[in-house]
Amino acid sequence: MTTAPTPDFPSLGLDDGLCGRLAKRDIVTPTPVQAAVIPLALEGGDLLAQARTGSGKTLAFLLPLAARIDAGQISRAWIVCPTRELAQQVAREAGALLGAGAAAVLVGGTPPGPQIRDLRRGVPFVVGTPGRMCDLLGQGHLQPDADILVLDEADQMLDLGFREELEHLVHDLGPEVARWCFSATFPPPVRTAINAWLEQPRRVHLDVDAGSSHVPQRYVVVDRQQAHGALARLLHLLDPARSLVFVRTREDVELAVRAIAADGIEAAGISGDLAQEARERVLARFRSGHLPVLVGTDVAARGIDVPGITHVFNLGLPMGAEAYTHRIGRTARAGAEGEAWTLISRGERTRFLRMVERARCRVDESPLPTAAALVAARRQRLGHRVVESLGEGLDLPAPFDALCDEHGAPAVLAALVHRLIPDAPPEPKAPRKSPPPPRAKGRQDRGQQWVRLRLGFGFHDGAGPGPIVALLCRCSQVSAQDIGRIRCASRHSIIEVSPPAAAIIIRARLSYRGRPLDIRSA
DNA sequence: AAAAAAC
Repeated sequence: MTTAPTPDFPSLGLDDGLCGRLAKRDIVTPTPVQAAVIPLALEGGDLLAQARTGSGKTLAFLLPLAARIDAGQISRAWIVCPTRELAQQVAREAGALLGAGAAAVLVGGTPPGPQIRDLRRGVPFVVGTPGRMCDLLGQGHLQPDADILVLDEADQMLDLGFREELEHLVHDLGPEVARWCFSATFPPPVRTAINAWLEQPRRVHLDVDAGSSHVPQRYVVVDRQQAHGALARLLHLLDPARSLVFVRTREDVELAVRAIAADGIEAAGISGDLAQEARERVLARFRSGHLPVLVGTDVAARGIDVPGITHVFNLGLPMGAEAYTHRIGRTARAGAEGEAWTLISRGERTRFLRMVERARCRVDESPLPTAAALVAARRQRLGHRVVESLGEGLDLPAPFDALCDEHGAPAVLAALVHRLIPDAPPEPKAPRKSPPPPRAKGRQDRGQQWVRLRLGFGFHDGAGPGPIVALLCRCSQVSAQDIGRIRCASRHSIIEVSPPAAAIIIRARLSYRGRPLDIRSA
């Protein structure tokens, strides 16, 4: 068996200028799909490429396009994507290769004026979603003059929901336009359509048999009513740096965000329900690392590249094997570490296992971690944090300094951590058969007497109640059940808590970063 | 049956 030498970009046929710009961004070694696609793409003709999620497909088509535009072989390429955010991401990448103004982004949800101006200026890359592209094409603002049409996530673009608009674009471009199809998945029915749609395409198939098995995958069988609680427990236990939670419907996004936030974890949602501006803001917050948990529909399932996602969760069964593959492919990208967890009910188990098999993946069943395991993990983490923040001096304030002299600092710290994170309540038995338990959404306010507390501080930027709940849970023996409605404002917030919790919170004299927090009854 | 995608 011979091993081919590891290629570099110049040896694939890319010009020096382009390779230099790549090297400046520390991109020097092509990924396997780039090494396979680039030489074929430089020759011309139709192209069909299938490779794993996170394996570098975007650059595999952008680089040869950029090279051929640089060389004057072609003047324009269109790239069509299934979501607006993906189109924007691809356009950013194109801009990084050919300069900031190289791409016009034609997507809905935003005024068309600037997009039309970009087109008048004349851009080598037109990146967009089908609706707005057809719109501008019909109005005469977009000229059907592309030499190459790229379908990113091609199996979805050629599926029912997009097919019609796509055919419209292709019709106007004419039969001579080259067609390039890229995706990690090509399910059999779509494959037939694509074979008919492409003319003697050059084909690249990589790692197809391995599916997305490079992502460690587990699933947990949990009662439907307890799914939100189970997810929150996993989030607390696994303590992900950044995680992406997938749900089926737009409505589920809101429910899951509220349930997670009520458990003291900051989370926000993204779905087609949001205004485009809000969608982009949430995604930007997630990208920048300011938002630890993003909950989304399948709008976030394909193509989105956010480095540093350590965990993907599926809350309930995904729509199909392709959805599963693309969702879990948001983690463990470009050689990074990451794992996927799927929470399903007992009745969904068989369908899930069939789906995973169709996706050519391997999953292991995992029991739901016990509350005791969760408490142990949190105590350990808090212990580390306390030791870290106190440093070598262990400069504890009174009365702990005296206690340390008497018992030793480690014992005092252990006792403190133990007090801050109380023992877990006993595990609830199997759910009652009748009457049916109330739906696990939000809190039950009925019959509960709340005390209103005025907090002399607030959280803005749409962060929601998560940080406040987290702060209270962390700093006192108050659980999420003790906390009712929370109204956040940038200057001060009002929270409702149970009477015993109110007493604890006021007595605790909480502080944040060394500054006492102003908390009084309202 | 859901989500995405144009006003």
